Amino acid sequence: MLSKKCKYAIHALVYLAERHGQGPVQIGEIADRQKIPKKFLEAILLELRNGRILNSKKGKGGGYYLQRSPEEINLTEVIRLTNGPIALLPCVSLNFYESCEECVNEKNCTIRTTFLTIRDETLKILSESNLAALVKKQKKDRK
Amino acid sequence: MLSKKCKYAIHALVYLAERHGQGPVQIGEIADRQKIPKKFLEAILLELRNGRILNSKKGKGGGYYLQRSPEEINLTEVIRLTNGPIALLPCVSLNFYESCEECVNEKNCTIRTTFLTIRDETLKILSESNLAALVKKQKKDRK
DNA sequence: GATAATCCTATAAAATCAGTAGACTAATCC
DNA sequence: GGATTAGTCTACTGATTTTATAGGATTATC
Repeated sequence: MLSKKCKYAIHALVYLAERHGQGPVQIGEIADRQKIPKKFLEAILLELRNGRILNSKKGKGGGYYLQRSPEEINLTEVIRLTNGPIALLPCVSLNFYESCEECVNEKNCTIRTTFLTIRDETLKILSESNLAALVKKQKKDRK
Repeated sequence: MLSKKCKYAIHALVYLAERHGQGPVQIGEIADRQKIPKKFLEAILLELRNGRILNSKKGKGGGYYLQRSPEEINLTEVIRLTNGPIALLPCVSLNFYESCEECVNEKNCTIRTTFLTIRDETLKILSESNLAALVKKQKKDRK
C-alpha cells in the first residue's frame, strides 16, 4: 500500500497542476484545501523540490510550483520519490535493484518472472498517469 | 515491496508443492533448504495453516503439507495472508476495503481509476501464478 | 513413557511511518 | 534597512510494524 506521505504528495501535485502557470501556491493553502498536516506537507514538498519535480520561491508572494509542465510529470516519479520502489521484489526493481537474499538460487528464481511482469504492467499504467491526465479526469468528474 | 515473511511463505510453499503427495515435511528441513530462520518459519507456517493453505501433523513423522493441490493455491491468497492488501490504495481493495481519508472527494477521486487498473492487472497475473505453475517453471529452469 | 514434532504465548530489538518543534534564511514591501 | 512573509533545515518523538527469539505446552508415534 502507498504511504500517507505518497498520497499527500500526489494530491498536492494534482492541486498544483490545476494551478500551473498561475504563479507560486503557498504550503498553507495546499494543506488547508487538501486536508494535509501543514508541517508534514512542508517536508514532503521539500522532498519533491529536491527530486526536481517542484520549484519554490521564498518570501512574500512565494510558494511552490511545478518545475515542468503537468504532461511531463507522471506517477512513477512521484511514487519512487515518496514511497520507494514500484516493484514488489528488490531483484526486479529498475531503480532500487538489490539481489534477493531470500532467493536460494538467484539466476533462476521461481517467482521472479511473475513479479517482473507485474512491475512492467504497473509501470505502464503509472507512466500514462501524468498530472495533466489526472487534472483532465478531475474536471470531467466534477461536471 | 513484499515483506520477508511473505517471501519466506512463498518459497516454503513452492518447496512443499514440489513434494506434494509425499507426506508431511518438517519445519527444520524447509528452514534449512530455503535458508529461513526456523522459529520465524514456524510462525509463518502456522499462519498458512490457519489460513487454510496448509495442514499439519504433530508428533514423529509429522510436519506440514498442502491442504489443496498446487493448482488450487495461487499467489493472491498467499500474499493477502502474509503481506496484506494487494491494491495500492485501501479504497480500491477487494478484501481490505477502507474509504480513503486522504480523498477529499471520495466518489470522484482523481487517482482511483489508475490504481483500480493496476490492481486488476496485478490480480490477473498473480492468480495465474499458482504453485503448480511455479514448480513447473522451476523444473524447466533447472535443466 | 521416551521421543519427536507442532502449537502457543510472550517478549524484544530494529526499522519505518507520521507528525511536530523551533530556529534559520531569503525575498518583498514600505 | 527593517518588518513581514514564506520556504529551509535539523532534530526529535511516539506509534506501529517487521523480524525475529525463547521456552514451555501439547500431541502423535514407537
